[in-house]
Amino acid sequence: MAGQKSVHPTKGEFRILKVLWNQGPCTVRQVQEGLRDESGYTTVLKLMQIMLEKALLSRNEKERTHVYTAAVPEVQAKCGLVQDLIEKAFGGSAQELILQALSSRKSSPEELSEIRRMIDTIERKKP
Amino acid sequence: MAGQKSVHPTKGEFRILKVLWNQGPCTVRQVQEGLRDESGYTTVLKLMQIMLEKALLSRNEKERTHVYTAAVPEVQAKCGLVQDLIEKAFGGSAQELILQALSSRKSSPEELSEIRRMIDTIERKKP
DNA sequence: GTGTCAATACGAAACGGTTCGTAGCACTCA
DNA sequence: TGAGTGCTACGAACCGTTTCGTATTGACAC
Repeated sequence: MAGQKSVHPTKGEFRILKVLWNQGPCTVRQVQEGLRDESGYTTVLKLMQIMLEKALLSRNEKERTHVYTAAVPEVQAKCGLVQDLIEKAFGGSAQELILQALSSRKSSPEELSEIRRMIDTIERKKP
Repeated sequence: MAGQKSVHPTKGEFRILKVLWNQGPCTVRQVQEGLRDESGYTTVLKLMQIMLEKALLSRNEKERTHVYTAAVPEVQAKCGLVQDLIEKAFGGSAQELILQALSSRKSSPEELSEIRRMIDTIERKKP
Protein backbone atom coordinates (compact mmCIF):
# COMPACT_ATOMS: atom_id res chain seq x y z
CA MET A 1 0.00 0.00 0.00
CA ALA A 2 0.90 3.60 0.57
CA GLY A 3 3.41 3.53 -2.24
CA GLN A 4 1.00 4.28 -5.06
CA LYS A 5 1.51 8.05 -5.17
CA SER A 6 0.85 8.40 -8.87
CA VAL A 7 3.81 10.25 -10.30
CA HIS A 8 2.91 12.83 -12.87
CA PRO A 9 4.86 12.51 -16.07
CA THR A 10 6.49 15.67 -17.31
CA LYS A 11 5.98 16.82 -20.84
CA GLY A 12 9.02 15.00 -22.14
CA GLU A 13 8.20 11.88 -20.24
CA PHE A 14 4.72 11.90 -21.62
CA ARG A 15 6.02 11.90 -25.16
CA ILE A 16 8.01 8.79 -24.44
CA LEU A 17 5.05 7.11 -22.84
CA LYS A 18 3.00 7.84 -25.91
CA VAL A 19 5.47 5.97 -28.08
CA LEU A 20 5.43 3.00 -25.73
CA TRP A 21 1.67 2.96 -25.53
CA ASN A 22 1.41 2.98 -29.29
CA GLN A 23 4.16 0.57 -30.14
CA GLY A 24 4.31 -1.63 -27.09
CA PRO A 25 7.63 -2.53 -25.44
CA CYS A 26 10.56 -0.84 -27.13
CA THR A 27 14.28 -0.40 -26.91
CA VAL A 28 15.66 3.06 -26.36
CA ARG A 29 16.60 3.22 -30.00
CA GLN A 30 13.08 2.42 -31.06
CA VAL A 31 11.63 5.05 -28.80
CA GLN A 32 14.09 7.60 -30.06
CA GLU A 33 13.07 6.86 -33.61
CA GLY A 34 9.45 6.98 -32.59
CA LEU A 35 9.92 10.54 -31.43
CA ARG A 36 10.21 12.19 -34.79
CA ASP A 37 12.50 14.94 -33.75
CA GLU A 38 16.11 15.68 -33.09
CA SER A 39 16.33 14.37 -29.55
CA GLY A 40 19.69 12.67 -29.16
CA TYR A 41 19.97 9.04 -28.18
CA THR A 42 21.54 9.66 -24.80
CA THR A 43 18.97 12.28 -24.00
CA VAL A 44 16.18 9.83 -24.57
CA LEU A 45 18.06 7.14 -22.69
CA LYS A 46 18.63 9.36 -19.69
CA LEU A 47 15.03 10.37 -19.59
CA MET A 48 13.94 6.76 -19.73
CA GLN A 49 16.34 5.84 -16.95
CA ILE A 50 14.83 8.53 -14.78
CA MET A 51 11.38 7.29 -15.66
CA LEU A 52 12.50 3.83 -14.61
CA GLU A 53 13.48 5.21 -11.21
CA LYS A 54 10.11 6.89 -10.95
CA ALA A 55 8.49 3.60 -11.88
CA LEU A 56 6.86 5.12 -14.91
CA LEU A 57 8.61 2.44 -16.93
CA SER A 58 9.80 -1.08 -16.33
CA ARG A 59 12.45 -2.89 -18.29
CA ASN A 60 13.61 -6.28 -19.26
CA GLU A 61 17.36 -6.68 -18.93
CA LYS A 62 17.61 -10.24 -20.09
CA GLU A 63 18.99 -9.21 -23.41
CA ARG A 64 21.93 -6.94 -23.71
CA THR A 65 19.65 -4.40 -25.31
CA HIS A 66 17.12 -3.52 -22.66
CA VAL A 67 13.49 -3.48 -23.55
CA TYR A 68 11.31 -0.89 -21.85
CA THR A 69 7.61 -1.06 -21.14
CA ALA A 70 5.23 1.62 -19.94
CA ALA A 71 4.43 0.84 -16.33
CA VAL A 72 1.45 3.13 -16.11
CA PRO A 73 -1.62 2.54 -18.20
CA GLU A 74 -2.45 5.23 -20.70
CA VAL A 75 -5.85 5.87 -19.22
CA GLN A 76 -4.47 6.32 -15.74
CA ALA A 77 -1.81 8.78 -16.81
CA LYS A 78 -4.24 10.86 -18.79
CA CYS A 79 -6.73 10.72 -15.99
CA GLY A 80 -4.11 12.09 -13.62
CA LEU A 81 -3.38 14.99 -15.92
CA VAL A 82 -7.01 15.84 -16.28
CA GLN A 83 -7.63 15.63 -12.54
CA ASP A 84 -4.69 17.91 -11.98
CA LEU A 85 -5.99 20.48 -14.36
CA ILE A 86 -9.48 20.31 -12.92
CA GLU A 87 -8.10 20.92 -9.47
CA LYS A 88 -5.58 23.53 -10.45
CA ALA A 89 -7.68 25.66 -12.71
CA PHE A 90 -11.30 24.80 -12.37
CA GLY A 91 -11.82 24.48 -8.67
CA GLY A 92 -12.59 20.80 -8.92
CA SER A 93 -15.39 21.16 -11.41
CA ALA A 94 -15.16 18.81 -14.38
CA GLN A 95 -18.06 20.64 -15.96
CA GLU A 96 -16.13 23.84 -16.16
CA LEU A 97 -13.23 22.13 -17.80
CA ILE A 98 -15.52 20.56 -20.34
CA LEU A 99 -17.18 23.85 -21.14
CA GLN A 100 -13.79 25.40 -21.60
CA ALA A 101 -12.67 22.55 -23.82
CA LEU A 102 -15.80 22.87 -25.88
CA SER A 103 -15.29 26.54 -26.46
CA SER A 104 -11.53 26.57 -26.83
CA ARG A 105 -11.57 24.71 -30.08
CA LYS A 106 -14.34 25.14 -32.51
CA SER A 107 -15.88 21.73 -32.48
CA SER A 108 -17.65 20.59 -35.59
CA PRO A 109 -21.28 19.55 -35.39
CA GLU A 110 -20.08 15.99 -35.84
CA GLU A 111 -17.86 16.25 -32.80
CA LEU A 112 -20.62 17.76 -30.77
CA SER A 113 -23.01 14.96 -31.52
CA GLU A 114 -20.20 12.53 -30.87
CA ILE A 115 -19.82 14.00 -27.42
CA ARG A 116 -23.53 13.91 -26.92
CA ARG A 117 -23.43 10.24 -27.75
CA MET A 118 -20.76 9.72 -25.11
CA ILE A 119 -22.92 11.36 -22.51
CA ASP A 120 -25.80 9.13 -23.48
CA THR A 121 -23.62 6.12 -22.99
CA ILE A 122 -22.50 7.22 -19.57
CA GLU A 123 -26.01 8.05 -18.48
CA ARG A 124 -27.24 4.69 -19.56
CA LYS A 125 -24.42 2.93 -17.83
CA LYS A 126 -25.33 4.10 -14.36
CA PRO A 127 -28.96 4.76 -13.79
CA MET B 1 2.07 43.04 -33.72
CA ALA B 2 3.77 39.72 -33.41
CA GLY B 3 4.22 40.25 -29.70
CA GLN B 4 1.07 38.47 -28.55
CA LYS B 5 2.64 35.08 -27.87
CA SER B 6 0.34 34.11 -25.01
CA VAL B 7 2.63 33.21 -22.14
CA HIS B 8 1.58 30.19 -20.18
CA PRO B 9 1.42 30.81 -16.46
CA THR B 10 3.28 28.34 -14.31
CA LYS B 11 1.58 26.65 -11.44
CA GLY B 12 2.66 29.27 -8.93
CA GLU B 13 1.78 32.08 -11.24
CA PHE B 14 -1.64 30.63 -11.77
CA ARG B 15 -2.33 30.67 -8.07
CA ILE B 16 -1.55 34.35 -7.96
CA LEU B 17 -3.74 35.02 -10.95
CA LYS B 18 -6.60 33.28 -9.23
CA VAL B 19 -6.39 35.62 -6.29
CA LEU B 20 -6.39 38.62 -8.58
CA TRP B 21 -9.29 37.32 -10.62
CA ASN B 22 -11.31 36.76 -7.49
CA GLN B 23 -10.45 39.88 -5.60
CA GLY B 24 -9.68 42.34 -8.32
CA PRO B 25 -6.59 44.59 -8.21
CA CYS B 26 -4.46 43.89 -5.13
CA THR B 27 -1.26 44.86 -3.45
CA VAL B 28 1.41 42.24 -2.96
CA ARG B 29 0.44 41.97 0.66
CA GLN B 30 -3.16 41.30 -0.21
CA VAL B 31 -2.22 38.61 -2.67
CA GLN B 32 0.07 37.02 -0.16
CA GLU B 33 -2.75 36.89 2.34
CA GLY B 34 -5.06 35.58 -0.34
CA LEU B 35 -2.77 32.61 -0.80
CA ARG B 36 -3.57 30.78 2.35
CA ASP B 37 -0.19 29.21 2.82
CA GLU B 38 3.23 29.94 4.10
CA SER B 39 4.62 31.64 1.00
CA GLY B 40 6.82 34.48 2.18
CA TYR B 41 6.15 38.07 1.21
CA THR B 42 9.28 38.49 -0.87
CA THR B 43 8.63 35.23 -2.63
CA VAL B 44 5.23 36.40 -3.74
CA LEU B 45 6.60 39.79 -4.63
CA LYS B 46 9.36 38.32 -6.76
CA LEU B 47 6.93 36.07 -8.55
CA MET B 48 4.66 39.00 -9.25
CA GLN B 49 7.56 41.05 -10.55
CA ILE B 50 8.43 38.30 -12.95
CA MET B 51 4.81 38.08 -14.00
CA LEU B 52 4.90 41.80 -14.63
CA GLU B 53 7.85 41.31 -16.96
CA LYS B 54 5.96 38.56 -18.74
CA ALA B 55 2.99 40.89 -19.01
CA LEU B 56 0.78 38.52 -17.06
CA LEU B 57 0.17 41.38 -14.66
CA SER B 58 0.10 45.13 -14.87
CA ARG B 59 0.54 47.54 -12.01
CA ASN B 60 -0.29 50.99 -10.87
CA GLU B 61 2.69 52.74 -9.33
CA LYS B 62 1.00 55.98 -8.49
CA GLU B 63 0.84 55.15 -4.83
CA ARG B 64 3.86 54.07 -2.93
CA THR B 65 2.24 50.68 -2.47
CA HIS B 66 1.88 49.29 -5.96
CA VAL B 67 -1.41 47.80 -7.00
CA TYR B 68 -1.31 44.83 -9.34
CA THR B 69 -3.93 43.72 -11.80
CA ALA B 70 -4.22 40.53 -13.79
CA ALA B 71 -3.39 41.41 -17.36
CA VAL B 72 -4.75 38.23 -18.87
CA PRO B 73 -8.41 37.40 -18.69
CA GLU B 74 -9.31 34.33 -16.72
CA VAL B 75 -10.97 32.68 -19.67
CA GLN B 76 -7.95 33.15 -21.87
CA ALA B 77 -5.53 31.68 -19.36
CA LYS B 78 -7.69 28.66 -18.73
CA CYS B 79 -8.19 28.24 -22.42
CA GLY B 80 -4.43 28.14 -22.87
CA LEU B 81 -4.08 25.44 -20.25
CA VAL B 82 -6.77 23.36 -21.83
CA GLN B 83 -5.28 23.75 -25.27
CA ASP B 84 -1.95 22.69 -23.93
CA LEU B 85 -3.35 19.60 -22.37
CA ILE B 86 -5.30 18.71 -25.48
CA GLU B 87 -2.15 18.97 -27.54
CA LYS B 88 0.11 17.28 -25.08
CA ALA B 89 -2.00 14.33 -24.14
CA PHE B 90 -4.88 13.94 -26.47
CA GLY B 91 -3.37 14.44 -29.89
CA GLY B 92 -5.33 17.59 -30.46
CA SER B 93 -8.71 16.03 -29.88
CA ALA B 94 -10.93 17.97 -27.53
CA GLN B 95 -13.38 15.12 -27.61
CA GLU B 96 -10.93 12.76 -26.04
CA LEU B 97 -10.19 15.18 -23.26
CA ILE B 98 -13.87 15.59 -22.58
CA LEU B 99 -14.46 11.87 -22.48
CA GLN B 100 -11.57 11.55 -20.06
CA ALA B 101 -12.92 14.35 -17.92
CA LEU B 102 -16.34 12.75 -17.90
CA SER B 103 -14.99 9.45 -16.73
CA SER B 104 -12.36 10.68 -14.36
CA ARG B 105 -14.84 12.09 -11.93
CA LYS B 106 -18.16 10.49 -11.50
CA SER B 107 -20.50 13.15 -12.77
CA SER B 108 -23.96 13.29 -11.35
CA PRO B 109 -26.93 13.04 -13.66
CA GLU B 110 -27.48 16.71 -13.01
CA GLU B 111 -24.02 17.54 -14.20
CA LEU B 112 -24.46 15.43 -17.26
CA SER B 113 -27.62 17.15 -18.29
CA GLU B 114 -25.94 20.45 -17.52
CA ILE B 115 -23.24 19.55 -19.97
CA ARG B 116 -25.79 18.44 -22.48
CA ARG B 117 -27.41 21.82 -22.14
CA MET B 118 -24.09 23.48 -22.84
CA ILE B 119 -23.72 21.49 -26.02
CA ASP B 120 -27.18 22.53 -27.08
CA THR B 121 -26.27 26.13 -26.57
CA ILE B 122 -23.15 25.85 -28.62
CA GLU B 123 -24.89 24.02 -31.40
CA ARG B 124 -27.55 26.62 -31.57
CA LYS B 125 -25.05 29.41 -31.61
CA LYS B 126 -23.38 28.38 -34.84
CA PRO B 127 -25.56 26.71 -37.37
C1' DG C 1 17.64 65.09 12.10
C1' DT C 2 16.88 60.05 13.80
C1' DG C 3 14.38 55.83 14.43
C1' DT C 4 10.96 52.79 12.95
C1' DC C 5 7.81 50.57 9.90
C1' DA C 6 6.27 48.65 5.55
C1' DA C 7 7.05 48.41 1.14
C1' DT C 8 10.04 47.50 -3.26
C1' DA C 9 14.38 45.93 -5.57
C1' DC C 10 18.09 42.90 -6.29
C1' DG C 11 20.75 38.89 -6.44
C1' DA C 12 22.08 34.26 -4.84
C1' DA C 13 20.77 29.71 -4.48
C1' DA C 14 17.99 25.52 -4.55
C1' DC C 15 15.45 22.55 -7.32
C1' DG C 16 13.59 19.89 -11.21
C1' DG C 17 13.60 18.92 -16.02
C1' DT C 18 16.37 18.33 -19.87
C1' DT C 19 20.44 17.93 -22.82
C1' DC C 20 24.73 16.17 -23.93
C1' DG C 21 29.75 14.69 -23.70
C1' DT C 22 32.24 10.95 -22.44
C1' DA C 23 33.39 6.51 -20.58
C1' DG C 24 32.80 1.72 -20.39
C1' DC C 25 31.12 -2.76 -21.73
C1' DA C 26 29.85 -6.62 -24.78
C1' DC C 27 29.61 -8.58 -29.08
C1' DT C 28 31.26 -9.43 -33.88
C1' DC C 29 34.34 -9.91 -37.61
C1' DA C 30 38.59 -10.02 -39.68
C1' DT D 1 43.96 -10.03 -30.63
C1' DG D 2 42.34 -5.68 -31.96
C1' DA D 3 39.25 -2.45 -34.38
C1' DG D 4 34.58 -1.28 -35.00
C1' DT D 5 29.82 -0.99 -33.63
C1' DG D 6 25.98 -0.32 -30.68
C1' DC D 7 24.45 -0.19 -26.41
C1' DT D 8 24.22 1.46 -21.21
C1' DA D 9 25.96 4.36 -17.33
C1' DC D 10 27.42 8.49 -15.32
C1' DG D 11 27.99 13.17 -14.43
C1' DA D 12 28.25 18.00 -15.73
C1' DA D 13 25.79 21.82 -17.34
C1' DC D 14 21.94 24.63 -18.79
C1' DC D 15 17.48 26.70 -18.17
C1' DG D 16 13.22 28.10 -15.99
C1' DT D 17 10.76 28.20 -11.62
C1' DT D 18 10.72 29.22 -7.01
C1' DT D 19 12.48 30.64 -2.54
C1' DC D 20 14.72 33.70 0.43
C1' DG D 21 18.26 36.94 2.55
C1' DT D 22 19.45 41.45 2.34
C1' DA D 23 19.63 46.23 0.79
C1' DT D 24 17.16 50.29 -0.26
C1' DT D 25 13.54 53.61 -0.28
C1' DG D 26 9.76 56.54 1.38
C1' DA D 27 6.57 58.07 5.00
C1' DC D 28 5.65 59.24 9.41
C1' DA D 29 6.39 60.29 14.37
C1' DC D 30 9.28 62.03 17.79
